[in-house]
Amino acid sequence: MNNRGNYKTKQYDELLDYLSTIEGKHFNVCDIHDHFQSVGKNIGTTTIYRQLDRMVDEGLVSKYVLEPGSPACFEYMSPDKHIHGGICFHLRCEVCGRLIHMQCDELSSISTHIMKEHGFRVDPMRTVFYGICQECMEDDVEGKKLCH
Amino acid sequence: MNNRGNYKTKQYDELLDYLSTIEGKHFNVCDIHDHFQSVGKNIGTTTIYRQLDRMVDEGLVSKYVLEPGSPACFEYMSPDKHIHGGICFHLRCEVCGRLIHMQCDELSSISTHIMKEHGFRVDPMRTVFYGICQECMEDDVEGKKLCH
DNA sequence: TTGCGTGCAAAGGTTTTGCATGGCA
DNA sequence: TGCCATGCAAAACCTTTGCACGCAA
Repeated sequence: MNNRGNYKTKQYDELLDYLSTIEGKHFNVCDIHDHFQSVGKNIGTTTIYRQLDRMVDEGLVSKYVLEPGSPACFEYMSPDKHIHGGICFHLRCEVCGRLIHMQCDELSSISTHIMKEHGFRVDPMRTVFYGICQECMEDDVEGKKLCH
Repeated sequence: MNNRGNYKTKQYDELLDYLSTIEGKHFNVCDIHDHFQSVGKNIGTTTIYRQLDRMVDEGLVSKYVLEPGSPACFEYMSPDKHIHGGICFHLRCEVCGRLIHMQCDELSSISTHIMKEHGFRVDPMRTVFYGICQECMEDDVEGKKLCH
């Protein structure tokens, strides 16, 4: 890797500045574009796609593809938290569509188990558990979709 | 649910017949379409999309969205295995792109933990762990992408 | 006969690519 | 100056929708 020609452009700086203000929140390309429009700045969506891809490579940003046709979901995490923070997975509720953080030490044992027993190195930043959240389970009165 | 007007059509039967011959394997809509073309039968892709959606609802088929722009990945599992088989998650190698089965009793404790501690009911049929498989780790000599 | 399923064509939406221009080093 | 980044327009791609026709019940 080692900086294979990554210029430090105005757009990169402004994007990173903004992302640091919404750390841990979920967003898509359109959200970013709208934000800069609303403050009178324009950054082309192509550039946003390319810069986010670059940040995904650098490990600053996580990218989640939740369903076909809908835009990819991103999340920024600062380098500090990377080192000090514990493992964080995500939960995606298939009923209400929310993407939920799940930070839990016990879950690091999952990664360890899968590494030792299945020879696979899990990347928690990209992994999403699909299912149904508590509120949607409680809302559900007819039992539809919950037990198949 | 309960059969909300689901006719038993020729296309449905032929699709299910074929799926039972590739149980446990991964495929996309294009694969199915190509298969029927190659045996002289035509099933419109629209129909394949709709029938697969139906089977996902019925729990016969799992659907995985692996990355934006690329087609969704499906897998058929017969109803018998559903009942007797243990929990099966999937691993997706981000280097070689393979989708790997991971059947393991210990993993059911993951679901239990997330249910009890996080109030979230995980659906293993839709959940994919992203990471790097053993072969790709061994192939990797430069260390790129493996430790960020 | 009623109503759903089918399949073609077209639309919808996200993401990628081509290319001329502009900015960083 | 050289090379990469930018951003507009257009393409590429998967998936969904509209609609007339056909088939299952």
